[in-house]
Amino acid sequence: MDADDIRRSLEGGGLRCTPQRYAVMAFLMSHQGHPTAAEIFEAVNRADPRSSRATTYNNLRDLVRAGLVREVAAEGRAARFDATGMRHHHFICDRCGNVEDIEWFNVPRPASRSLGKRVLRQSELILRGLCTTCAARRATR
Amino acid sequence: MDADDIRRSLEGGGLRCTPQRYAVMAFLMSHQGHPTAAEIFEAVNRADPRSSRATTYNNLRDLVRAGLVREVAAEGRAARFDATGMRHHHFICDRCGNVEDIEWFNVPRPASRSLGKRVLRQSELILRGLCTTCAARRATR
DNA sequence: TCTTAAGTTAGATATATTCAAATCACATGG
DNA sequence: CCATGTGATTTGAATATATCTAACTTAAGA
Repeated sequence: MDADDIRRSLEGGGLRCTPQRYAVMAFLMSHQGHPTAAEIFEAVNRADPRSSRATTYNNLRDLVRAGLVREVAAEGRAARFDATGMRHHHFICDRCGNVEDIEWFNVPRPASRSLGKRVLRQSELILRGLCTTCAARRATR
Repeated sequence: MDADDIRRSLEGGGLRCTPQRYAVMAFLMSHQGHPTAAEIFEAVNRADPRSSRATTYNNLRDLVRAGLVREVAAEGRAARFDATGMRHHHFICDRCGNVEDIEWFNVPRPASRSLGKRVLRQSELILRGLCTTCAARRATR
């Protein structure tokens, strides 16, 4: 994951390697977790070539379209992104909204009949319910 | 799904049966699809007892917390809700952002070790890739 | 009926995303 | 080499979405 790797991934995805786009990609490749667009914007702009909020959104959209970054599902309100290969599922608490990682296990593919001509790239399980804290609180009332 | 059913579900969830809350619940129980908060607000207010935007949001949050309604994952930007039992998975196109339903099939439960004391209520698979239209467009370029 | 915690409201504010116009990078022809 | 056309990229401003505040109202049990 050095500079040339990033440049090559971008070009492989049909995207120019601009300073703003490079910065977004570099940030995502070097961070665990699921930063929101706002967090990425802020982190990237702590470094030098200041980029606008809109550019950050545009670049995230382009990176997702190119398949270089994945948008992770439904973490509260704001979209969240991830470029590290680390797979996991997500547990979302109905009560407090917190999102927690659940260790990866394989999930079955849908029948190819229901998939049709769609191209499947990723799948992820969203589990919903009560987190440990909220489950405890509920039990004591 | 008559009036008393709705009243009873609300009370079962520890929620008062107010006209505004009843209207939200009734709307969700009688509609397929995944309306956004804004759509629910509008639909409910086409009928009589006009309810404010804030109330709609409050009620949706309370209904989700009570487990009577589920918030479905990552359908574009705005949060979307569903109270009909109809289960399905979701396919989200990385390119155009469209969300499509995939017919339901069972997914495995996570190991109870990784679930810990969390209470699991629902699970849903999020599939990502290219929809039929975008896959075709990509192939011809 | 009375009490009161739960619920509702308009408006203000915060947060998230998109748009139209300006700018820039690159290829091509002079 | 430089001018020019073209499409990609960036940007500030506008829009869309969500939440909060603080005053007010109401459902439901005693």
